Amino acid sequence: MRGYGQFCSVAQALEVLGERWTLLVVRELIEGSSRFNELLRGVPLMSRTLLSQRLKTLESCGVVERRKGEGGAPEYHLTEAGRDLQPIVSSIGIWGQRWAHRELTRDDLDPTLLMWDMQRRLDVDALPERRTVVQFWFRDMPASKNRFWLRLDKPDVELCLHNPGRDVDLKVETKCRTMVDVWMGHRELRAALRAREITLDGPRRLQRAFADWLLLSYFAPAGRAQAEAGRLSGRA
Amino acid sequence: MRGYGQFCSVAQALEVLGERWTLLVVRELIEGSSRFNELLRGVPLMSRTLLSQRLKTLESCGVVERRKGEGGAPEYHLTEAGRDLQPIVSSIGIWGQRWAHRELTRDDLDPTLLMWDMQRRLDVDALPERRTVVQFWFRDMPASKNRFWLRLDKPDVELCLHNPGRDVDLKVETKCRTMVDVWMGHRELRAALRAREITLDGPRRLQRAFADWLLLSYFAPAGRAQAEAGRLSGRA
DNA sequence: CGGTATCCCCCGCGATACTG
DNA sequence: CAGTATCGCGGGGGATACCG
Repeated sequence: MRGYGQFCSVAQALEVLGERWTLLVVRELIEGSSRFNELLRGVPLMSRTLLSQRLKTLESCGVVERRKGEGGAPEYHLTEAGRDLQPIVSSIGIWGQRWAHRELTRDDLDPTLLMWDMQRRLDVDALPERRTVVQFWFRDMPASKNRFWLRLDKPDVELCLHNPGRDVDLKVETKCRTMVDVWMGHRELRAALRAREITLDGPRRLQRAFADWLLLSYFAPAGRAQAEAGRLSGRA
Repeated sequence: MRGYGQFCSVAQALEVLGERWTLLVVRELIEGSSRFNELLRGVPLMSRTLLSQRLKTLESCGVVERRKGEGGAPEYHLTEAGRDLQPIVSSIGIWGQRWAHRELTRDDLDPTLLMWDMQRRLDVDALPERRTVVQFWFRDMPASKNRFWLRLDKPDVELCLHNPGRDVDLKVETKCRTMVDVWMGHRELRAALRAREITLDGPRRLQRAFADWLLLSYFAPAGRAQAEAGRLSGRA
């Protein structure tokens, strides 16, 4: 992008970070994605061409390092400069929780993205000991993308878009909107379970464990604080 | 701008803040500008049309409030949501000091912008008691924009682009690049004075006071820390 | 899988002129 | 001073095909 023609360090930083998508790519890297297609799944509306460009720019700016991983597959990792962006991305997210929380439209409620996010935020230690398949069913989504499966095989987690062909151990049924609200910390998971807006079907043991291994978004604590403040001030 | 199609609060926030120029306008508001033309002076490469658009967007997002000031002149002020952006802008600037400090090109060294920034970061209490005119002369700039005058009339400060027609009390001669380095905290003001890369001409009293009332950029402390670290690690 | 190359369209933005 | 209206362009980025 053409720069800002300013010596101010905010402007200098924004010449690197300010372009469309860039900070979301950084967010994905912070969250632990490192392969090209992994990154792409985290920003599904971004074209591969554009992701490629942005990664190149970030590399030349010293924010990202491209290196060969195991098997020679390319991987992208944050440099020290990139890791230093973590508090910035984090505070932007917290600000967004508080002030940019517009009503989510249908377009924002992408269940695939939600599942992708969830899949990498599981408490592996709290997972069931045995191989387990959990099915999610989002009633408010078109049939083409309303069913997902998590194959939990400690410590591995795999997200499947089609039935993995094993018996399902636990079924989770809810609306995508509800699950997103919970994920973002705007609703309590246990409250939604009690209200039966999220229903579980399977052995009691797996039902009870569910709320333990399903971690929420990094921003859920801020969302909860926000919801709480709203309730106290009567805006809830 | 078209959004990101994500429920993530970072994406939501960036839909509001992520467009080109937006955070620089917020920076100007944080620094205390409130009139349309004041804001424009802080982002000289932005067109009035675009500034107008951005202000409207920020207003509709609840970051900026437009109201009538004294005399009915419109003023723009940050709302609480806008003020909450201060730590974000600040940490972006500090990151930029550390990691995005590319070599400044001629285009980045706008002396008018530098003077505009300086003029609103003076320690009014430390100013001389009497009305004083300080002239700046940047040897490395074309004649059309290498002289500026500050009219200091406690507690008022006025930046003049043409000789205000009073005798000059103190003359400051240097290069714009040097002054920017000092302003950003990459060089010590007193060191630059000692090295006679900034020279003063005028009464001893005014010369001595100069370094007291000339505050530096908010990011100068971070710049100094950075320069110090570089020196210690031998990269100075 | 992990990208590049190419074409093409659209809209973000600057320039200019005008208004209250 | 504080903007709005209008027009026209350039390049950012999407779509598609291709490659190692």
